[in-house]
Amino acid sequence: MKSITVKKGQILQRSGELNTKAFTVESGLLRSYTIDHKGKEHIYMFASENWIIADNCEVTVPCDLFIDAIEDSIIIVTEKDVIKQNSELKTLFNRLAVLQQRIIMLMSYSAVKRYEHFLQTYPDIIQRVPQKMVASYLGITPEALSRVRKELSIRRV
Amino acid sequence: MKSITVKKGQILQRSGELNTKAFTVESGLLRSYTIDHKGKEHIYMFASENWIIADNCEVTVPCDLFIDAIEDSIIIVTEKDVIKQNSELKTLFNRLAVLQQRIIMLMSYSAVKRYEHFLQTYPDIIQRVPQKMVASYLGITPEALSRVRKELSIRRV
DNA sequence: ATCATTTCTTGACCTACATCAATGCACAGC
DNA sequence: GCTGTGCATTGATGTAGGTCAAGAAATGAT
Repeated sequence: MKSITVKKGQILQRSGELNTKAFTVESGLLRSYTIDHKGKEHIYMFASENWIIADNCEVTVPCDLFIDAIEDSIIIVTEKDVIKQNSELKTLFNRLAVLQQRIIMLMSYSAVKRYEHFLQTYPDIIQRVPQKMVASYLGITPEALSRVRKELSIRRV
Repeated sequence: MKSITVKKGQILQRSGELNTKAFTVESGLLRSYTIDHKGKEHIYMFASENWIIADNCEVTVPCDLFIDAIEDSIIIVTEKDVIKQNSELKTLFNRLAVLQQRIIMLMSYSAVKRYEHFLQTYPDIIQRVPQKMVASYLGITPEALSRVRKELSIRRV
């Protein structure tokens, strides 16, 4: 059980790195966040005493989140691969990864980008549900989605 | 292993009900969604073949989500309380519940309501982080949060 | 095939929040 | 005690996406 102390402002994990750690806060306060294409930060999560904070991404894939200390903190570092052993845990972890993606998108992507991402991620679902439900999933109105699609089809010509 | 068939449009679970079931899609397509104060639907999740869909709320608490069938479907119904036995699973489930809440809020609440919810849910965090980080968590700008707070303080007089 | 219902599109207009810029404020470092 | 640097506030203006309404197109029921 390895515990480390970190100073306010210290970065524990960077977006784009491969990462296999999870951080449990013993004292202090951490945050995880993304930085969008304009350089703006979007906080995904705060973690104070007894919270676990980690990027829910696949261990083999560069992660999306930065994690840093908002206060001087004492942190227990563990390996995320404990999860791998249990298939139920694994399923839940995948689900967390999906939700994480979704939250980041709702906070930082435009309607157009959210739709493009949906197209790529769920090409099958698109065929099977009315457009207004896709809109509802993306957090926009059917009218707005109609205009997004129009714009994309024009761009593509 | 109980499996049921449902017709397109059939509702499996209603918001406000106590609920202890999870639904695994054998064939067909389900969705979960909320209905906001204006009567507008916000889809939280689609579930096609082999996906599990459920409200991630506490078993003892009325759930937030409706679940219904978008296509005629065959569904395996299981009890959610399998989870209770394993404390790791339980932790993850709580986390899912938090993320679910967050997604619903980002899709359907105004900045004011999101802030009020944050105040209630994380009163301690508010004391410990600069306002601009709260804004970043809520998905709005620091300027917007400043105005939200101003409005609320005026209302309160 | 016909009619009813739901969905999609389009236009005109509106609003919540973003952006930009200026000013005031607080506290950390010297 | 100053002074710099980051944070909060406020005002002016911009804009993505919402709302409302009307018509077109698709889908379903008989």
